[in-house]
Amino acid sequence: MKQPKVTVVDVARAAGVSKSTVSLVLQGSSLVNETTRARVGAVIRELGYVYNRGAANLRQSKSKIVGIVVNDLTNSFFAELAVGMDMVVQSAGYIQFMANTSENADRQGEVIASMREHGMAGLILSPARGTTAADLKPLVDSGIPVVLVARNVPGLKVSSVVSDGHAGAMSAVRHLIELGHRRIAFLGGFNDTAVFDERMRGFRDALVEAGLDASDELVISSAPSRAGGVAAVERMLAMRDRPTAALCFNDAVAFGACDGLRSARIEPGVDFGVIGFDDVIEAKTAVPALTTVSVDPQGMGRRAAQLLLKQINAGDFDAEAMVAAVRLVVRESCGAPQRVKELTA
Amino acid sequence: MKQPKVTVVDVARAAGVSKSTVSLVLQGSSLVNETTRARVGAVIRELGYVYNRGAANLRQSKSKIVGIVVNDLTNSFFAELAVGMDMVVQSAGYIQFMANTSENADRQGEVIASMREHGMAGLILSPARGTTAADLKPLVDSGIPVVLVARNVPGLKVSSVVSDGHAGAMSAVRHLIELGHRRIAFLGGFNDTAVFDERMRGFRDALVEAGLDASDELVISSAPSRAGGVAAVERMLAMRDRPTAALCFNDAVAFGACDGLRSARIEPGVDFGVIGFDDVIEAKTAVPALTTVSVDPQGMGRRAAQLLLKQINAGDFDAEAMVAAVRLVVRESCGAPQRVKELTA
DNA sequence: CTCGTAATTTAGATCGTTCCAAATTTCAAG
DNA sequence: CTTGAAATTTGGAACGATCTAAATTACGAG
Repeated sequence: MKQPKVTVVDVARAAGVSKSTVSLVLQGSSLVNETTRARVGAVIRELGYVYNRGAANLRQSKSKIVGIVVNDLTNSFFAELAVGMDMVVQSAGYIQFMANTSENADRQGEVIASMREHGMAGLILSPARGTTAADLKPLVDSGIPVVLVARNVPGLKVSSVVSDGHAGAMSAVRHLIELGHRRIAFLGGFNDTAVFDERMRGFRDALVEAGLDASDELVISSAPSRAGGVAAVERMLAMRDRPTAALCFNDAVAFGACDGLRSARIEPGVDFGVIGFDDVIEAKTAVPALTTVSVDPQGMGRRAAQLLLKQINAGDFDAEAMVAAVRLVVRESCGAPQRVKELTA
Repeated sequence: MKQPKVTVVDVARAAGVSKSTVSLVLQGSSLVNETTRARVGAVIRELGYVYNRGAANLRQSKSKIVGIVVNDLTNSFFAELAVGMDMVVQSAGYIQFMANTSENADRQGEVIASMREHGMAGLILSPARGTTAADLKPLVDSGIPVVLVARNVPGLKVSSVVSDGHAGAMSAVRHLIELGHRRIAFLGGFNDTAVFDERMRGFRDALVEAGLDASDELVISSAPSRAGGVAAVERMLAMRDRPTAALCFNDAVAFGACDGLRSARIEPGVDFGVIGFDDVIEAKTAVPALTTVSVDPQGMGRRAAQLLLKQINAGDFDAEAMVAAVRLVVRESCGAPQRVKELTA
């Protein structure tokens, strides 16, 4: 039941005007007479005309399409990020190519190439693990605005929106120290990523600041997932001098850590302090509710999208690095104040 | 640093051939001589030529773009669904417009219209609540393949991939009956949705089959969320003749139900049987681990995408309704077998 | 009426590709 | 050498919009 598609020419013929006039009506130009506009409008509706944006883009050589490439949509942090971008992109009248890379840099390269062929106006990328500056260089050099989000790629002159991992980690560790903890671990995350490095340095700096042990053995890296959290906690429990609390690389790791603690009959939030990072949706409703460093992923997504749109509209732009503020949200997983008293007593 | 873009004509000139030949090379035609192909290929790489798929689409009036519209990406069920679709769409060399509607039917209408203008070849839609057949009628009539996923829209002749809510609910209820429960409730979900209706009928049919009470008061609808679960369980506990177990509309409701039971000092999985629906990631690790009807969202997404691609490739197609099999995953929230003995003793 | 200016409308080129039909080259057989 | 079929290559017209510059129409003033 394929309808023969109707074009501006068909509309023009039916309305008794030229295609130029129809085009003018389409873009809401004030040059066209009110009665003509009405007539053309009526014909458009009657014929069920569908605007062919591709043809328009070809002529104008610009599009209202942005690319959004995310490394892991099943992780609710990145899903939230995507939703935030989606909001502002849609509201600005743009539409997005969105793709998930599953942390696969090759696949990432393919989808970015494809998006380029389709004429995207700009790209927001949460880079897959292992993305190099060289991977992105050609795209960036072509003059298409690119905004990196959540993760950075060292050695690339490009805009980015990331959270302040260092400050977040410091405030989390300071909180644990105030609660009386003296031996604190850092759990999870791949140690070859910039994000890991930043959070881990925040962790270290806070320990050093308080004159506490900050030796390497306290940093236990693993996959940044729930399973990785379980694994990391197991290794931690095997230590001679066991920590009494831990800062986790992200919330997923923190949940995994809680699972791991429970199966060792250690109750998180009571016998052991756990702090996460990201503040995903589930953090609030988990049991125990997770104390975590909130980075407002949706807000970051919005920020990134706004930055990208700004750069698209400004013909000319400079790379701009935004660091999103974070704040510690204290819930129950690191011990309530009254319990702390017992702990320190 | 905007590069002047190179086109087939530029490549042709540089390689000393005609643009037709370049085009042939681009589409890997066997008509072109091997040495010419190599020369053109070299020039393409050297000049950094980027294929303009928009122009090609215009000429051929077909595209390799599909639309994916999801009602709530922050819900991990739908995120998994999206990832499943993404996989097969990408592998087939297609690229996707993806948009989130946040259950807003108006926004959904806008993005679908926009995707249409951009010339998508087909659409996979997980419709927002309140989507009517009339909303989708024009699109479907235009001959563009549409596949509905996860939710159906009554009165629309269009393909769909949904889970077998009826069978899933029946098997869940049968399981509860085997465990010795004789009075079972159905909790949560909006009673004006097709999904609710289907699951609820499965619930009823299983009760009737066993000769048990299936009266209306046992069906307590509410928002399909954690909060809705709490509310529903409260209403249930106020009944004269209290049920001893419940099938919940989805896992979120089930988690809420557990919360509600606990605050009434009833331990889910011990004093009361709870079964969920969907098998979201958290179901496995919750305490108690949730017995639930697993629907493999990622698999459903893949299935839907395959169906869509099939319809795109077949010029002509019929609406096809797929029902994804489900299976009951028994964990701990409905009482382990040994506990059942005590219960029935 | 005629003119000039403002208000509308329009023809035709153009964007970067594909496709058709025709032109050109290649080459083995006669 | 021809010659004809096979192998390659190519010019020019699409595709459906926009844009420029020019044509046409409208209309109040002289």
